[in-house]
Amino acid sequence: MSTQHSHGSVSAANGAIDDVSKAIIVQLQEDGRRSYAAIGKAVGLSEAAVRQRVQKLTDSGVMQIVAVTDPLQLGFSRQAMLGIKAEDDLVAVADRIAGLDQVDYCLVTAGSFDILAEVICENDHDLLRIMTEIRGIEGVLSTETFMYLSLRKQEYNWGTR
Amino acid sequence: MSTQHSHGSVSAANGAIDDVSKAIIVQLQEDGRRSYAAIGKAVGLSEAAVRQRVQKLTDSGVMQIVAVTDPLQLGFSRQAMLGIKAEDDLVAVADRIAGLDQVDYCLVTAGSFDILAEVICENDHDLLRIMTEIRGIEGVLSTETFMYLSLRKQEYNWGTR
DNA sequence: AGTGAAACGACCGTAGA
DNA sequence: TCTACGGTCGTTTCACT
Repeated sequence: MSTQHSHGSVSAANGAIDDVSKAIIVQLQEDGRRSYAAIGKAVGLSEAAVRQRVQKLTDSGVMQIVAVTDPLQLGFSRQAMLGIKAEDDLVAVADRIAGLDQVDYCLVTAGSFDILAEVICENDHDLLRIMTEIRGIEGVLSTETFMYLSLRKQEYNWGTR
Repeated sequence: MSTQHSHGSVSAANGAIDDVSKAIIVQLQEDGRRSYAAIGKAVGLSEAAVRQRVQKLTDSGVMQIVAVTDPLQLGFSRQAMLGIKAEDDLVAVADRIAGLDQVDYCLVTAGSFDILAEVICENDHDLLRIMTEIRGIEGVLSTETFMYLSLRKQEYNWGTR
Protein backbone atom coordinates (compact mmCIF):
# COMPACT_ATOMS: atom_id res chain seq x y z
CA MET A 1 0.00 0.00 0.00
CA SER A 2 2.94 2.30 0.66
CA THR A 3 4.39 2.33 -2.85
CA GLN A 4 3.04 2.22 -6.38
CA HIS A 5 4.95 1.37 -9.52
CA SER A 6 3.67 1.24 -13.07
CA HIS A 7 0.13 0.09 -12.33
CA GLY A 8 -2.76 1.82 -10.59
CA SER A 9 -4.74 0.37 -7.71
CA VAL A 10 -8.24 -1.10 -7.83
CA SER A 11 -9.51 1.59 -5.53
CA ALA A 12 -7.80 4.87 -4.81
CA ALA A 13 -7.21 6.08 -1.26
CA ASN A 14 -10.54 7.92 -1.33
CA GLY A 15 -12.36 4.74 -2.34
CA ALA A 16 -12.93 5.57 -5.98
CA ILE A 17 -12.96 2.74 -8.53
CA ASP A 18 -10.80 3.00 -11.63
CA ASP A 19 -12.02 2.57 -15.19
CA VAL A 20 -10.74 -0.97 -15.58
CA SER A 21 -12.66 -2.16 -12.55
CA LYS A 22 -15.74 -0.38 -13.85
CA ALA A 23 -15.32 -2.23 -17.14
CA ILE A 24 -15.11 -5.50 -15.23
CA ILE A 25 -18.28 -4.63 -13.33
CA VAL A 26 -20.07 -3.91 -16.61
CA GLN A 27 -19.11 -7.35 -17.88
CA LEU A 28 -20.50 -8.99 -14.76
CA GLN A 29 -23.65 -6.89 -14.83
CA GLU A 30 -24.30 -8.31 -18.29
CA ASP A 31 -23.57 -11.86 -17.13
CA GLY A 32 -22.56 -12.72 -13.59
CA ARG A 33 -21.09 -16.05 -14.68
CA ARG A 34 -18.93 -14.75 -17.52
CA SER A 35 -15.49 -16.38 -17.26
CA TYR A 36 -12.56 -14.38 -15.93
CA ALA A 37 -10.69 -15.20 -19.12
CA ALA A 38 -13.43 -13.71 -21.31
CA ILE A 39 -13.63 -10.63 -19.10
CA GLY A 40 -9.86 -10.27 -19.28
CA LYS A 41 -9.99 -10.33 -23.06
CA ALA A 42 -12.70 -7.65 -23.04
CA VAL A 43 -10.94 -5.29 -20.65
CA GLY A 44 -7.32 -6.01 -21.60
CA LEU A 45 -6.11 -7.83 -18.51
CA SER A 46 -4.91 -11.32 -17.69
CA GLU A 47 -7.30 -13.84 -16.20
CA ALA A 48 -5.51 -13.76 -12.84
CA ALA A 49 -5.65 -9.97 -12.65
CA VAL A 50 -9.39 -10.00 -13.31
CA ARG A 51 -9.83 -12.61 -10.60
CA GLN A 52 -7.90 -10.51 -8.09
CA ARG A 53 -9.93 -7.40 -8.84
CA VAL A 54 -13.25 -9.24 -8.68
CA GLN A 55 -12.16 -10.67 -5.34
CA LYS A 56 -11.39 -7.21 -3.98
CA LEU A 57 -14.58 -5.71 -5.34
CA THR A 58 -16.70 -8.38 -3.73
CA ASP A 59 -14.73 -8.44 -0.47
CA SER A 60 -15.07 -4.69 -0.10
CA GLY A 61 -18.79 -4.83 -0.80
CA VAL A 62 -18.64 -2.65 -3.92
CA MET A 63 -20.19 -5.50 -5.87
CA GLN A 64 -21.83 -8.84 -5.25
CA ILE A 65 -22.70 -11.52 -7.77
CA VAL A 66 -26.10 -13.02 -7.01
CA ALA A 67 -29.20 -14.52 -8.52
CA VAL A 68 -32.09 -12.07 -8.59
CA THR A 69 -35.55 -13.51 -9.05
CA ASP A 70 -38.91 -12.42 -10.35
CA PRO A 71 -41.28 -12.53 -7.35
CA LEU A 72 -44.35 -12.95 -9.59
CA GLN A 73 -43.02 -16.08 -11.27
CA LEU A 74 -42.20 -17.52 -7.86
CA GLY A 75 -45.74 -17.07 -6.60
CA PHE A 76 -45.38 -13.78 -4.74
CA SER A 77 -48.10 -11.79 -6.40
CA ARG A 78 -48.60 -8.97 -3.92
CA GLN A 79 -46.01 -6.27 -3.59
CA ALA A 80 -46.31 -2.88 -1.97
CA MET A 81 -44.27 0.07 -0.82
CA LEU A 82 -45.19 1.27 2.63
CA GLY A 83 -44.70 4.92 3.55
CA ILE A 84 -44.26 5.05 7.30
CA LYS A 85 -44.34 7.88 9.80
CA ALA A 86 -42.45 7.17 13.00
CA GLU A 87 -41.12 8.77 16.17
CA ASP A 88 -38.00 8.57 18.32
CA ASP A 89 -34.96 6.83 16.82
CA LEU A 90 -35.88 6.33 13.15
CA VAL A 91 -32.96 3.99 12.50
CA ALA A 92 -34.04 1.77 15.38
CA VAL A 93 -37.61 1.68 14.10
CA ALA A 94 -36.46 1.02 10.54
CA ASP A 95 -34.29 -1.84 11.74
CA ARG A 96 -37.23 -3.40 13.53
CA ILE A 97 -39.24 -3.21 10.31
CA ALA A 98 -36.27 -4.51 8.32
CA GLY A 99 -36.21 -7.53 10.62
CA LEU A 100 -39.45 -8.84 9.12
CA ASP A 101 -39.02 -11.55 6.50
CA GLN A 102 -41.50 -10.10 4.03
CA VAL A 103 -39.65 -6.77 3.98
CA ASP A 104 -36.96 -6.86 1.31
CA TYR A 105 -36.10 -3.16 1.21
CA CYS A 106 -36.18 -0.65 4.03
CA LEU A 107 -34.66 2.78 4.52
CA VAL A 108 -34.89 6.01 6.46
CA THR A 109 -35.93 8.98 4.34
CA ALA A 110 -36.33 12.74 4.57
CA GLY A 111 -39.80 13.82 3.47
CA SER A 112 -43.39 13.37 4.48
CA PHE A 113 -42.58 9.74 5.31
CA ASP A 114 -39.78 8.86 7.70
CA ILE A 115 -39.31 5.31 6.49
CA LEU A 116 -40.00 3.46 3.24
CA ALA A 117 -40.36 -0.31 3.25
CA GLU A 118 -41.05 -2.63 0.35
CA VAL A 119 -42.90 -5.83 1.14
CA ILE A 120 -43.31 -8.95 -0.99
CA CYS A 121 -46.20 -11.29 -0.15
CA GLU A 122 -47.91 -14.33 -1.58
CA ASN A 123 -51.43 -12.94 -1.31
CA ASP A 124 -53.65 -10.30 0.24
CA HIS A 125 -53.92 -12.23 3.48
CA ASP A 126 -50.17 -12.15 3.96
CA LEU A 127 -50.01 -8.50 3.01
CA LEU A 128 -52.63 -7.57 5.56
CA ARG A 129 -50.84 -9.58 8.21
CA ILE A 130 -47.48 -7.91 7.59
CA MET A 131 -49.09 -4.45 7.53
CA THR A 132 -50.74 -5.10 10.85
CA GLU A 133 -47.44 -6.33 12.22
CA ILE A 134 -45.63 -3.18 11.11
CA ARG A 135 -48.31 -0.92 12.56
CA GLY A 136 -47.81 -2.70 15.87
CA ILE A 137 -44.08 -1.99 15.99
CA GLU A 138 -42.98 0.43 18.70
CA GLY A 139 -42.32 3.89 17.29
CA VAL A 140 -44.51 3.45 14.21
CA LEU A 141 -47.15 6.18 14.05
CA SER A 142 -48.87 5.46 10.75
CA THR A 143 -48.48 3.63 7.46
CA GLU A 144 -49.67 4.32 3.97
CA THR A 145 -49.75 1.57 1.38
CA PHE A 146 -48.84 1.80 -2.30
CA MET A 147 -49.86 -1.42 -3.99
CA TYR A 148 -47.77 -2.38 -7.00
CA LEU A 149 -49.80 -2.54 -10.17
CA SER A 150 -47.20 -2.64 -12.92
CA LEU A 151 -43.42 -2.79 -12.64
CA ARG A 152 -41.99 -0.81 -15.55
CA LYS A 153 -38.26 -0.78 -14.80
CA GLN A 154 -35.87 -2.53 -12.48
CA GLU A 155 -32.16 -2.16 -13.15
CA TYR A 156 -29.22 -3.48 -11.25
CA ASN A 157 -26.40 -2.00 -13.31
CA TRP A 158 -25.51 1.06 -11.32
CA GLY A 159 -22.47 3.24 -11.29
CA THR A 160 -21.07 2.14 -14.61
CA ARG A 161 -22.69 4.22 -17.30
CA MET B 1 -43.47 -31.65 -23.18
CA SER B 2 -46.28 -34.05 -24.03
CA THR B 3 -45.12 -36.94 -21.84
CA GLN B 4 -43.49 -37.30 -18.47
CA HIS B 5 -41.69 -40.33 -17.14
CA SER B 6 -40.01 -40.79 -13.79
CA HIS B 7 -38.83 -37.23 -13.30
CA GLY B 8 -40.71 -33.98 -12.71
CA SER B 9 -40.36 -30.83 -14.81
CA VAL B 10 -38.55 -27.64 -13.88
CA SER B 11 -41.77 -25.68 -13.96
CA ALA B 12 -45.25 -27.08 -13.84
CA ALA B 13 -47.86 -26.20 -16.42
CA ASN B 14 -49.11 -23.37 -14.25
CA GLY B 15 -45.61 -21.91 -14.06
CA ALA B 16 -44.80 -22.99 -10.51
CA ILE B 17 -41.22 -23.89 -9.64
CA ASP B 18 -40.49 -27.17 -7.90
CA ASP B 19 -38.48 -27.53 -4.69
CA VAL B 20 -35.29 -28.66 -6.41
CA SER B 21 -35.22 -25.56 -8.59
CA LYS B 22 -35.89 -23.43 -5.53
CA ALA B 23 -32.95 -25.09 -3.81
CA ILE B 24 -30.78 -24.28 -6.83
CA ILE B 25 -31.93 -20.67 -6.72
CA VAL B 26 -31.03 -20.46 -3.03
CA GLN B 27 -27.52 -21.66 -3.83
CA LEU B 28 -27.13 -19.00 -6.50
CA GLN B 29 -28.58 -16.29 -4.29
CA GLU B 30 -25.82 -17.07 -1.81
CA ASP B 31 -23.16 -17.02 -4.53
CA GLY B 32 -23.95 -16.41 -8.18
CA ARG B 33 -20.67 -18.01 -9.27
CA ARG B 34 -21.01 -21.21 -7.29
CA SER B 35 -20.09 -24.13 -9.57
CA TYR B 36 -22.81 -26.34 -10.99
CA ALA B 37 -20.98 -29.30 -9.50
CA ALA B 38 -21.12 -27.85 -5.99
CA ILE B 39 -24.78 -26.95 -6.42
CA GLY B 40 -25.50 -30.46 -7.67
CA LYS B 41 -23.88 -31.90 -4.57
CA ALA B 42 -25.99 -29.63 -2.37
CA VAL B 43 -29.31 -30.35 -4.03
CA GLY B 44 -28.72 -33.98 -5.03
CA LEU B 45 -28.48 -33.66 -8.80
CA SER B 46 -25.79 -34.15 -11.42
CA GLU B 47 -23.90 -31.13 -12.77
CA ALA B 48 -25.52 -31.43 -16.16
CA ALA B 49 -29.00 -31.49 -14.66
CA VAL B 50 -28.26 -28.39 -12.59
CA ARG B 51 -26.97 -26.61 -15.66
CA GLN B 52 -30.11 -27.46 -17.64
CA ARG B 53 -32.36 -26.14 -14.90
CA VAL B 54 -30.33 -22.97 -14.46
CA GLN B 55 -30.53 -22.44 -18.20
CA LYS B 56 -34.31 -22.79 -18.17
CA LEU B 57 -34.70 -20.57 -15.15
CA THR B 58 -32.66 -17.80 -16.72
CA ASP B 59 -34.18 -18.20 -20.19
CA SER B 60 -37.69 -17.96 -18.74
CA GLY B 61 -36.77 -14.87 -16.72
CA VAL B 62 -37.49 -16.46 -13.35
CA MET B 63 -33.92 -15.72 -12.35
CA GLN B 64 -30.92 -13.80 -13.59
CA ILE B 65 -27.35 -13.92 -12.33
CA VAL B 66 -25.86 -10.45 -12.22
CA ALA B 67 -23.46 -8.21 -10.37
CA VAL B 68 -25.26 -5.75 -8.11
CA THR B 69 -23.31 -2.76 -6.92
CA ASP B 70 -23.31 -0.33 -4.03
CA PRO B 71 -24.11 3.10 -5.53
CA LEU B 72 -22.42 4.93 -2.66
CA GLN B 73 -19.09 3.19 -3.17
CA LEU B 74 -19.29 3.99 -6.88
CA GLY B 75 -19.72 7.70 -6.27
CA PHE B 76 -23.50 7.97 -6.50
CA SER B 77 -24.23 9.61 -3.18
CA ARG B 78 -27.72 10.96 -3.77
CA GLN B 79 -30.66 8.60 -3.93
CA ALA B 80 -34.33 9.36 -3.64
CA MET B 81 -37.74 7.84 -4.13
CA LEU B 82 -40.11 10.08 -6.03
CA GLY B 83 -43.83 9.83 -5.40
CA ILE B 84 -45.55 11.01 -8.54
CA LYS B 85 -49.12 12.00 -9.32
CA ALA B 86 -50.04 11.69 -12.96
CA GLU B 87 -52.97 11.77 -15.36
CA ASP B 88 -54.09 9.87 -18.46
CA ASP B 89 -52.33 6.58 -19.25
CA LEU B 90 -50.26 5.88 -16.15
CA VAL B 91 -48.28 3.10 -17.84
CA ALA B 92 -47.30 5.44 -20.65
CA VAL B 93 -46.22 8.12 -18.19
CA ALA B 94 -44.32 5.59 -16.09
CA ASP B 95 -42.53 4.32 -19.17
CA ARG B 96 -41.45 7.83 -20.08
CA ILE B 97 -40.04 8.25 -16.58
CA ALA B 98 -38.44 4.80 -16.75
CA GLY B 99 -36.67 5.89 -19.91
CA LEU B 100 -34.45 8.26 -17.96
CA ASP B 101 -30.98 6.90 -17.18
CA GLN B 102 -30.93 8.00 -13.56
CA VAL B 103 -34.17 6.12 -12.83
CA ASP B 104 -33.35 2.55 -11.83
CA TYR B 105 -36.76 1.52 -10.51
CA CYS B 106 -40.17 2.66 -11.67
CA LEU B 107 -43.66 1.30 -11.22
CA VAL B 108 -47.35 2.14 -11.31
CA THR B 109 -49.02 2.00 -7.90
CA ALA B 110 -52.43 2.25 -6.32
CA GLY B 111 -52.51 4.84 -3.56
CA SER B 112 -52.01 8.55 -3.06
CA PHE B 113 -49.19 8.38 -5.62
CA ASP B 114 -49.75 6.93 -9.07
CA ILE B 115 -46.13 6.18 -9.82
CA LEU B 116 -43.04 5.54 -7.71
CA ALA B 117 -39.59 6.07 -9.19
CA GLU B 118 -36.22 5.59 -7.57
CA VAL B 119 -33.40 7.79 -8.82
CA ILE B 120 -29.65 7.43 -8.28
CA CYS B 121 -27.50 10.52 -8.77
CA GLU B 122 -23.95 11.65 -8.24
CA ASN B 123 -24.83 14.85 -6.41
CA ASP B 124 -27.53 17.38 -5.60
CA HIS B 125 -27.08 19.11 -8.93
CA ASP B 126 -27.86 15.92 -10.83
CA LEU B 127 -30.79 15.15 -8.57
CA LEU B 128 -32.30 18.57 -9.14
CA ARG B 129 -31.83 18.19 -12.89
CA ILE B 130 -33.56 14.81 -13.04
CA MET B 131 -36.42 16.01 -10.83
CA THR B 132 -36.96 18.96 -13.11
CA GLU B 133 -36.88 16.66 -16.10
CA ILE B 134 -39.51 14.36 -14.59
CA ARG B 135 -41.77 17.26 -13.68
CA GLY B 136 -41.60 18.33 -17.31
CA ILE B 137 -42.80 14.97 -18.63
CA GLU B 138 -46.26 15.01 -20.24
CA GLY B 139 -48.88 13.62 -17.88
CA VAL B 140 -46.90 14.28 -14.68
CA LEU B 141 -48.95 16.44 -12.31
CA SER B 142 -46.71 16.62 -9.25
CA THR B 143 -43.75 14.97 -7.57
CA GLU B 144 -42.80 14.51 -3.96
CA THR B 145 -39.23 13.62 -3.02
CA PHE B 146 -38.06 11.22 -0.33
CA MET B 147 -34.32 11.61 0.07
CA TYR B 148 -32.52 8.50 1.21
CA LEU B 149 -30.80 8.98 4.54
CA SER B 150 -29.93 5.46 5.64
CA LEU B 151 -30.43 2.18 3.82
CA ARG B 152 -31.23 -0.47 6.41
CA LYS B 153 -32.07 -3.51 4.30
CA GLN B 154 -31.77 -4.58 0.69
CA GLU B 155 -32.34 -8.23 -0.13
CA TYR B 156 -32.35 -10.00 -3.44
CA ASN B 157 -33.24 -13.50 -2.27
CA TRP B 158 -36.93 -13.59 -2.95
CA GLY B 159 -39.33 -16.44 -3.37
CA THR B 160 -37.21 -19.08 -1.72
CA ARG B 161 -37.87 -18.85 1.99
C1' DA C 1 -35.31 -34.95 -17.53
C1' DG C 2 -31.49 -37.20 -15.79
C1' DT C 3 -26.91 -39.85 -15.80
C1' DG C 4 -22.07 -40.81 -16.87
C1' DA C 5 -17.69 -40.24 -19.30
C1' DA C 6 -14.19 -37.96 -21.95
C1' DA C 7 -12.25 -33.65 -24.00
C1' DC C 8 -11.84 -29.20 -23.25
C1' DG C 9 -11.51 -24.93 -20.86
C1' DA C 10 -11.64 -22.30 -16.56
C1' DC C 11 -9.90 -21.61 -12.13
C1' DC C 12 -6.52 -21.17 -8.47
C1' DG C 13 -2.07 -21.03 -6.12
C1' DT C 14 2.47 -19.80 -6.57
C1' DA C 15 6.48 -17.47 -8.38
C1' DG C 16 8.60 -13.63 -10.38
C1' DA C 17 8.72 -8.76 -12.27
C1' DT D 1 -0.59 -5.02 -8.90
C1' DC D 2 0.52 -7.38 -12.91
C1' DT D 3 1.90 -11.69 -15.97
C1' DA D 4 3.11 -16.57 -16.51
C1' DC D 5 2.56 -21.33 -15.72
C1' DG D 6 0.98 -25.99 -14.05
C1' DG D 7 -2.13 -28.74 -11.39
C1' DT D 8 -6.85 -29.29 -10.35
C1' DC D 9 -11.49 -28.88 -10.95
C1' DG D 10 -15.55 -27.36 -13.56
C1' DT D 11 -17.95 -27.29 -17.90
C1' DT D 12 -19.52 -29.04 -22.15
C1' DT D 13 -20.96 -32.41 -25.37
C1' DC D 14 -22.54 -36.85 -26.47
C1' DA D 15 -24.61 -41.29 -26.19
C1' DC D 16 -27.74 -43.61 -23.33
C1' DT D 17 -31.72 -44.26 -19.94
